[in-house]
Amino acid sequence: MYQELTNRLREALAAHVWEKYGVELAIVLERPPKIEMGEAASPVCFELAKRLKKAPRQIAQEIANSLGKVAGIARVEVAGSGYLNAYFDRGAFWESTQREASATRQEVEGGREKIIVEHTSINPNKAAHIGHVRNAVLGDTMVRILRHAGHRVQIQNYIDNTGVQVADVVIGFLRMEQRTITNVMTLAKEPKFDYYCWDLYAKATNFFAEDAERAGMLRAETLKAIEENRGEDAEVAQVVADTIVSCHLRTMARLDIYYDLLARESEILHLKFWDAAFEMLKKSGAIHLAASGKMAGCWVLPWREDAKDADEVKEVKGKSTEEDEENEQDKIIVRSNGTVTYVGKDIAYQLWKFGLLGKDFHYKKWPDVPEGETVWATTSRKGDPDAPHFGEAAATVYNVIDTRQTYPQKVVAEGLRRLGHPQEADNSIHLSYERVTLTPRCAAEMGYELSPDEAKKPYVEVSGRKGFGVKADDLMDKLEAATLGEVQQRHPEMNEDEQKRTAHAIAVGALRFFLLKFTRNAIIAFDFKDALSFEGETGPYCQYAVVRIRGIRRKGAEGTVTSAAVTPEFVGQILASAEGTGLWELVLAAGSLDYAVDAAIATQEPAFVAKYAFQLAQAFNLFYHKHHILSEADEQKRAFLLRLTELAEAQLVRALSLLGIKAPERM
RNA sequence: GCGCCCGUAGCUCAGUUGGAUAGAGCGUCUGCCUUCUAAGCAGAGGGUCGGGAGUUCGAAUCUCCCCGGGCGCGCCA
Repeated sequence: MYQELTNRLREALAAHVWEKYGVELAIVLERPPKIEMGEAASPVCFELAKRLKKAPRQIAQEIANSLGKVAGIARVEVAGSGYLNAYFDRGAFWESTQREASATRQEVEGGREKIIVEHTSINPNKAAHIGHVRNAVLGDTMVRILRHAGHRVQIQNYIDNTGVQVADVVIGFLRMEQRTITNVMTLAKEPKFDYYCWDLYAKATNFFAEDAERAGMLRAETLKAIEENRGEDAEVAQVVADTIVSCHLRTMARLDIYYDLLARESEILHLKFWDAAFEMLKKSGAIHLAASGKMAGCWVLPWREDAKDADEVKEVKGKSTEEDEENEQDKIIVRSNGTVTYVGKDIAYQLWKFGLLGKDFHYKKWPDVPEGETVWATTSRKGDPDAPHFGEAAATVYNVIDTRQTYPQKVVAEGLRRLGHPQEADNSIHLSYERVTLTPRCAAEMGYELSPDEAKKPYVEVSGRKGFGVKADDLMDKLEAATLGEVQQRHPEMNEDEQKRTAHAIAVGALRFFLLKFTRNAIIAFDFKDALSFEGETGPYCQYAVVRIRGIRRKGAEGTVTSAAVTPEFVGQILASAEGTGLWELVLAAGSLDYAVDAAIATQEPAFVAKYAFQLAQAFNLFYHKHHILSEADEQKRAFLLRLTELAEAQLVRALSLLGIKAPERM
């Protein structure tokens, strides 16, 4: 509601300023530092003062006098040296926030356009670790926020089942451990196959380090066999990749993360997606064959870091045709041996997402999924006719990938641009985020020996290759054990199943909130102590506020049900009173969810919603300690306080659900 | 070498497009449970916003220089 109302105010001010002074201005609105100064303020008169050569305070006074009525705004006052402070109509805000909170879903302009969010995309050769979880939680939360805002979103998880990482584990099984296919298949049926591969992958890395030449040959051989889907190597690769994908699905399901489609590299190869993209790139002149220099024989995408406007691009093009001038930044798309690089394949995949490739996958259901879930996967064989139309063009694509891939992601977008799709290039959003590392103490706890250099640094890098990192399932186990102990102690009356479900919800809340409270480009130095903390700015703190509300509601329902009507007049009156300011602050917080959601989408920063949930929980706790609701003597006031807690509950539960966090009944 | 990111309280981090007295959590210290759950609340203490110059009525935020740290720049993915 806050966002809706301030948007209205913004428009009214802009129109008024245009009408009165003939000046077109984007109106800046901010939140005043104190509630006594109103709920929204604009410093626009300072800007106007410059243009009109008048004192800002005088302009502010003129505007305040002549602005007229804006729906939902009680009055506008001049403050300080020329601020315009707007005071909301508190009763009206209460009413409309109530309506908003009970509405199911918003309709939004352009909401029917398809949005793709690709996230998780873990190499299917080992167990998921904490870094992968940050990716998945960010992507999943962005999906929830977009859907809440009325957008149609499809979730894709890219599976590189034919890459070197899988090849390395295949080599581990077949060459190092000398296993047969049957043997690997049996092993794959056992629990924690992903853990087994985690260790094997680390061993393979060491094995390769012993002899670089042997490693190169083995890898090339195995990779080629996998790509061509030929022989034992390919069969084992498929068993490994498929089994581990299912492990990842189970791990992510523990965190309430699900997918619509698993898009697999093998199909991109077998259905010749790259060949189609290659033709388009050649025909359009987006890439060219380098005739000389160290990239001779390669197909190259020319690149200038700052080639943003058309002139510069033209200039680069002109130069490269008259002379095959070499640019260090140019990106090789096809190697001189004719094989395509990862960026090339990614361009093909991105073209498909936007419906620009002229090809589509076939689809089948993924066989091994967590209970109650349906996940589709690409296939090159005959597909299921009931499959959703995944090939439908997306209007916007979010790729959740860590920040180290900023440059290749830019190249992919540039590829689209050069193919004549500037719109799609602009709508290719790299939702980047920084890495999750470990604090040196945490690394030491895990038995990792720190070098003197590492011990001095604030964090230690995790490495899947080395098998060093906190596995997602281990972390969840630890969290659930810690929360279960606490729940058992506090609620011996609960049956075991309920205790477990409660502990699980709190564990998910703790972990997801922990990963979401940081903005995307903050490096998270992970530590069990922080992640296992349930106090302060945490998920459980927010959940606890909901639990308190539910306790009040339970008890309220048992006792004398108040039938007193809460009239708008009464609410307006009490909120306007001196003691009503504290209540008003909770109403305002409850009504500001749309503001947080808008900011999260505009900046692609889910942390805004996490911040919001925490602030609302805080506002409720403050209210909770000031007012004893059920013992309030005035019946109408008691009824109002109850309605207010219900409003806070609805908005907090909704905010938490956007973060993928459920609030338990008791905790 | 070139490019990108970061530097805010003891620690970890917020601080939309430049706006009023720079915020939160943790930690420290002091209080508050026979009341709707203390996974809570109140209070205290804690800052040259890395440094300097500039733009502006106004800078943590924009520009330039410097210092310190990270990442990327591969015919790997």
